[in-house]
Parts: sequence; C-alpha cells; structure tokens
Amino acid sequence: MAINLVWPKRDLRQQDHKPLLEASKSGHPVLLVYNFEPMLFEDQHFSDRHWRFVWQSLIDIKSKIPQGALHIVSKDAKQAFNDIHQKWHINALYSYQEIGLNNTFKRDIAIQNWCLKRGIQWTEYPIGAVIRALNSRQNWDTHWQQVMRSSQDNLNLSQINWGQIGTTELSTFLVNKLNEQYSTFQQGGESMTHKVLDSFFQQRGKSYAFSLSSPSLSVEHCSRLSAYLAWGNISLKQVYQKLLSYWHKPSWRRSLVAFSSRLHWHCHFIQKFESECQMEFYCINKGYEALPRVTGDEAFEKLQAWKTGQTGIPMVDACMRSLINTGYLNFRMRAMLVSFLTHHLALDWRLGVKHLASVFLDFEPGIHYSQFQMQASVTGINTIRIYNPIKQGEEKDPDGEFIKTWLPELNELPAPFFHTPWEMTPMEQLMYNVELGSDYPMQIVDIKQSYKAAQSLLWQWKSKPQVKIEAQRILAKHVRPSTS
DNA sequence: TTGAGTTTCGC
DNA sequence: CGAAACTCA
Repeated sequence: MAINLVWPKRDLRQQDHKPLLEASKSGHPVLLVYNFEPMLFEDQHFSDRHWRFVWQSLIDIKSKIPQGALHIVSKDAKQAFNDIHQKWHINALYSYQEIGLNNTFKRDIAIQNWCLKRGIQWTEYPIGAVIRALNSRQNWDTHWQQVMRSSQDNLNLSQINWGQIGTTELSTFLVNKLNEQYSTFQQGGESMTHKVLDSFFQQRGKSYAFSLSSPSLSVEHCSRLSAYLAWGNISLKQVYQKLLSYWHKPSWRRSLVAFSSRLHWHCHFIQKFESECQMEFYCINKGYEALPRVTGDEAFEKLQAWKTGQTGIPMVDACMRSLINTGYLNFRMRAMLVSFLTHHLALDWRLGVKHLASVFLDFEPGIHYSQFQMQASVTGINTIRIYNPIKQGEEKDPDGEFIKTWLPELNELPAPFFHTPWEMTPMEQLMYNVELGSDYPMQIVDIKQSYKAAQSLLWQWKSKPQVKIEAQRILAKHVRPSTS
C-alpha cells in the first residue's frame, strides 16, 4: 500500500499544518518523516542547542500519534526517501516551502529531481505570507492580512490514517543529558509553545513595549515565541490570531501595537531573503563589497574577542556571554552586537554571521541575514545606526545588574566603572581587586575613536554612485511602491 | 531600530 | 532651565 509522505522540514507543529492536512485527505496512510541534516551550515554541524529543541518537538509529536507514524532519519533526505520508497512506495510528498540557506535549497532541488524521475508529486505550501520568487512588493501588505486572517488548517491527529512503519529511536539517556547541559535554554515542543504563548498574552506582555529594549526585562516581558516560530512549533498565523483575540485588552494597547508591528516584520524580512537569497554570501548592495575592512591577524584576534565575550567593553561582553549561555538575547542588544562587530571593530559582517546563527536558539535564516546586513549598514537603503555600547549600558543597565550577572569578575565595581573599567587607575584596580588584562580584558577598541572612524567612512561610502544605484534597485524590489 | 548637536517648548 | 523635538551625519 502506497503511503503519503509528510516531510515538514522545520515545521514541527501539530495544528495549522497544511501539508499534514492535505496528505491526510487522499486516503493513503500518512507517514511523517523528519531528517536532521542539513539544518545549519554545510561547514557547521547541527548544533546541540538546536538539536535538543527539535528533539523535544519530536517527542511532543510522537506522544500524540501511533507508534511508527513518525520516521526519524539522520542521513540526508534523498537517501532516506530512497529507502522509504523501495520498502513502501511513496504515493506523494507534502512539505512547506522552506525559506532556508543555500544548502537546504540545493537539497530541495535534488529532492525535486528525485521526485520527477519517479513520478512522485511533491506539493510544497507557502509558509506564512511569504511568496516564492516575488519581484515586487505591490499589494504584499494586503496579501499578508489575507493570509494571517484566513482560517487555520485545523486537524485532528487522532483521525489521520497513519502508516505505522517508521522507526523512532528516542534515546532517553541522550535527551536527559541534553536537558542537563542546556537547562538555561528554552524548552521546545508544542505543549511548551502554548504555555509560553498564553502566559505572554495573559501576563508577561503587558509591559512589552516598555521592556523590549532592556536585556534583562526582555527575558520575561518579550514573547519568547521566536524559537517556536523558527522551528515551526507554531505558525505566525496562530500567533497573530491570538493577538487579535486579545486586541482590546484594557491598558495593553501600546504593547499589543508594538508586538503586532514586529509580527509584520517577521514575514517582511523572510520575504526579503526569499527574493534575494544571495544575501547569504554577498552584500545586498554590491557597492559595499569594496568597503575597507580590518583583515589578517588583527581581524582574527578581534573576532575571537567578540565571539567569546572578551572585548573589554562590559555591555558587549555581557550580551555575548548571556546569549551563549541562554540562546536568547533581545533584538536591540543583538543589533548592538552586530554594530560593534562591523562598525567599532570594522570587521566584515560575514566573519560574525554564522557565529550568531549558531548561538541563536531562534535562528531563522531570512530574518538573520536581512537584519545582519541592515545592522552592518551594507544595504545603502537604511539609515546608519552605530550603537554606543557604553551609552546603551548606561541606559539599559544603569545599576549594572545585567553586566554583573554575566561578568561576575566585575561584581565589586561601583558605577561608573562597571560600564567603563578601563577608566580605573592602577590604584583603583588594586582597591577593587580587578586587574585589567588579567581579571578582565583591557578594551580592544576606543569607542569614541571607532565611532568617529565608522561614522565618517560609512556616510562617505553611502554617497558613492554605485551604492546609490544599487539602493534604487533594492528599494524598487523590496519596499512597498506607495511609501518612501 | 543611532548619536550628537541645536532649537524649541513649557513651566 | 531642563526636557522634548528636530536635524544632520
């Protein structure tokens, strides 16, 4: 008996799932197949933190469907499909259109050819409001509203005619080990997703607008849905419709409006990447390929300091170390980390882009590359934003609570030294028992100088003819014709 | 979603 | 006179 294969890629939820719904309609038994590789980058293994999150999602699904309805493979999809096809014969394949990196794109082309040769129909459904091969944003907003307000693909997992032939070997030992090692990370899976979602709209989100730019407040008062969205534990439509159901909650107005605009951005940036996927490798504005950058040993050393949270600028280091330890950082501080890398350290954005991708638990290719390039100011269409990490620290962490949480070596320092330890005299270093260069690094750049240098270079570069011509092209393709 | 400098507002 | 708004890079 031929089976219908549902290959959800990164979309692991149990509701509002078009491929599952359609696959279950035709009468053939349905088999859910999940393969791990490739997920991140070709030169980087699927990281443990992401693996753990996905694993938890799979356990969640597994508990809701019959034994053998989920088939987990660790080798590449084509080989896995070959095996399945030989054993059970695949009637049709159902997926979402993944907006992913070049490696998953190449994988999908191989799968497409594989299907063609065997006469297997592969249907891929759009994710959210993202449109494949889109060249203009005319009417895109209307489309977004239509998609987000349309009814959800509700399905009842227990009513599906499941094929019961798959193999899932869930190693409890490994799961426990991973849980232990990453206890500070968010838990994956659909049950967790809905707990997090409900707590946001019932309580945590009330001060969203006020808290979102603070590295400490955001941990609780931001939605924390990004990882669940990235790994498909929930669809954007589900989140948006939940938001609408709370829309008139008294005294939540500001926060709900702010949250709503961020949900719009989500698809917008993924759409940008879909329409311009070379962004993974090149500046969207080619005029910036020749931008002078620090290279060689100096670049390597500065990059290492940035990656490990050892730059000697407390706010930068605290953000990086917090991110490495929890997989999460609020949007504003992420922007500051990128700004520091590309503006203050004057390093090529490509040197840091994979590092953040692999530590963000919520890594979403389209958002990541669009945001990284925008913050690196290599688009030519956005205003140049050079963050001052000292100022950000003074504003967002006036008491040094966040800094001291992640940089315990600065615990004894009073204001203003936990923001600017390099200003301590040798005597002060002695009295506070913090020796710069051994207990905590000396700052690797002078923020005032690097700010000035970046400022003059970037504004000058932005006015170059080649940058301007490219900017026109980008605006025409990615921005709504009616505005700007 | 920037920062620094300048101007205007409002008490 | 300080805070908010505005402007330019």
